[in-house]
Amino acid sequence: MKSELERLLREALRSLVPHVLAEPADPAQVVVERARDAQHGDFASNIAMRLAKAARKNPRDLAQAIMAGIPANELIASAEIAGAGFINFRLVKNAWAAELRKVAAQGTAYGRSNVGAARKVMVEFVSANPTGPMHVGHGRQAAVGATLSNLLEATGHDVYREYYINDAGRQIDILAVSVYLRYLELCGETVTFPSNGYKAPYILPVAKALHEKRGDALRRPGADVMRGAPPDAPAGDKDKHVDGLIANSRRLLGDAEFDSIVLFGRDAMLADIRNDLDEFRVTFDKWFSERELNQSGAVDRAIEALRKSGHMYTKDGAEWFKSTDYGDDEDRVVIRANGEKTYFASDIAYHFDKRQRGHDLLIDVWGADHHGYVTRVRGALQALGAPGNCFEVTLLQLVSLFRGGEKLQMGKREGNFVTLRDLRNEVGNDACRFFYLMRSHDQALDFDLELAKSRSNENPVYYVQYAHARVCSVMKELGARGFSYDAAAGSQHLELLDTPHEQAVITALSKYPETVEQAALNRAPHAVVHYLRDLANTLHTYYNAEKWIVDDAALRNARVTLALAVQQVIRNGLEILGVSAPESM
RNA sequence: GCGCCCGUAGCUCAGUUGGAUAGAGCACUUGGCUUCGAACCAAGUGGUCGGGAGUUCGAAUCUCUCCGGGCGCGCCA
Repeated sequence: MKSELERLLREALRSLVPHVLAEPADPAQVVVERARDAQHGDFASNIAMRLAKAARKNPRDLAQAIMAGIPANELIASAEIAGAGFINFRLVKNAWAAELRKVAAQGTAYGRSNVGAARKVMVEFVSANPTGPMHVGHGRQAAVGATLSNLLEATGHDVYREYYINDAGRQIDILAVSVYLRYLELCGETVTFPSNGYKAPYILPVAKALHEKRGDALRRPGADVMRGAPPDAPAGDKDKHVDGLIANSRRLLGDAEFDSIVLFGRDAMLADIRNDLDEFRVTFDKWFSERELNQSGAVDRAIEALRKSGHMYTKDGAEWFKSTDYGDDEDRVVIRANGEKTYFASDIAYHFDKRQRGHDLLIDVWGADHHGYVTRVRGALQALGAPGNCFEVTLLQLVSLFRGGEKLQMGKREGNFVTLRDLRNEVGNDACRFFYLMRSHDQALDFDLELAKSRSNENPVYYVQYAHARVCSVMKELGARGFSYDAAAGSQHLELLDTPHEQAVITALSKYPETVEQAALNRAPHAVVHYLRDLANTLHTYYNAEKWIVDDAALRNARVTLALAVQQVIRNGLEILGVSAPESM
């Protein structure tokens, strides 16, 4: 409806241009917005004020002229000039009845659109290192990434969800060493655990499984090299200590056997992560392995392509990408002086690979602590010939956990952090996803466990679900009283829905499609949460103000049609959020 | 020091591609269940939109500056 009005205004303007404007007006100047309240009609436009200067007329006169130029239209009941020069439109009642029928007719498809024009979008999110369970920060990335994907899908994008597995590099070796040390302990060896190894309890069952699978086969003569810090590691140099242990392990076992432990550990961690995400209703089209990317030669090919682009140079024995050509603060190392490729090298290849797989738009969901990497990744893509705007990152600010007003402190390597699984078990998946999505992505999130857990009016997730359950309950009551709902009759008598409460509900309902569209466009899942809360509010208000089950059949059916439409929209909205819509609570 | 994010009611936050009287939840006060679920509703109290300057017919929104808080700034991943 909004776009229809904008088209009408644009037409009126076009016919007026020769008379009132010195130069053609920019169509973007035509803005139609929801009226702020019922007194201002249904929609308002500020077009006259925007163009007043160019037209050299005062806004109200210009508005008058524009209004006169609007062709007759069955949508508009009235238009009037108000305030400094707003044009306020009131729609015919019929316009809203049509919207209501649309909800009934389209069902789960209501609110979906095609504005994405089937553009191929890859959303990469979570991508938590497979070195341990996911924590509450990953939970936010999971909830936001999943909902963002749903929103893009609902607006007609061709969405591909991917999880990037960081299973190459040092950290995964540290995981393997950690598992191996625990394994050796099970074999009866005495070992020394490096301070930056993974000491948390979740390593133990993995080591145990390895021991069950392989017996003592990985216990090699000379295992005492896993005891004590290597001689070249000064006290306190934990990096050298753990690197020494990795080297010792490789020497003891051979590369192939060590790598088998790497994969064993990785797969165990990944199984846990995957199960966690499944339970959280977060799924992916692909789990993409960095290790496989390396082995395929894609990283070397990407680096070679970068060299050819002329944006690489050698300095201090290392090879650098000239990311300053693309707005970065400094250039970045791609190949270290010791010949090893950096993590950034994999990232370049990975994002290049995404493009080569045919994805036009790459959206990454990252923790805000990675914000410094955006520019260099985009720069590399540009150097490889991609447009800069094909890559965007939704940065999520920190999540802090509170319990009863007290902030919980967490550290990862020690394993005393609250896992996503703990959080879900404590507050439930619905409340969990809802809370994660309530805030704008650039707002730090204070997650209050007590509030999320509380089954009281303080908890906003139940407020929305309750509205849905309430309609279900009324439908049951309808049957209990011997009535049956006649959809056709309801649809025919929608003009009976003329109380202010009913008008408010219908108006709220009709905002759903534009809410979804804007939320997708702005990458703002939280907008859907706020919308649903408002919609639920109008329904609760209506429920308390009027009886729905009345003797008059026409009115009864019309009211139930309205209630069912709200129920449908709540269900559609909650589906996007990944929150259930219970029939009773 | 540099970069990014934030600062709006007592608390937690919407609103930020410039628009009319800045909104909601919680908390607090008062009222509403013999009739479809009170996990609900209604009414009320509560604001120098961090401070200042600028641009504009119009600024919470844009620009500059200052103050306060968070996160980054490795040939780690």
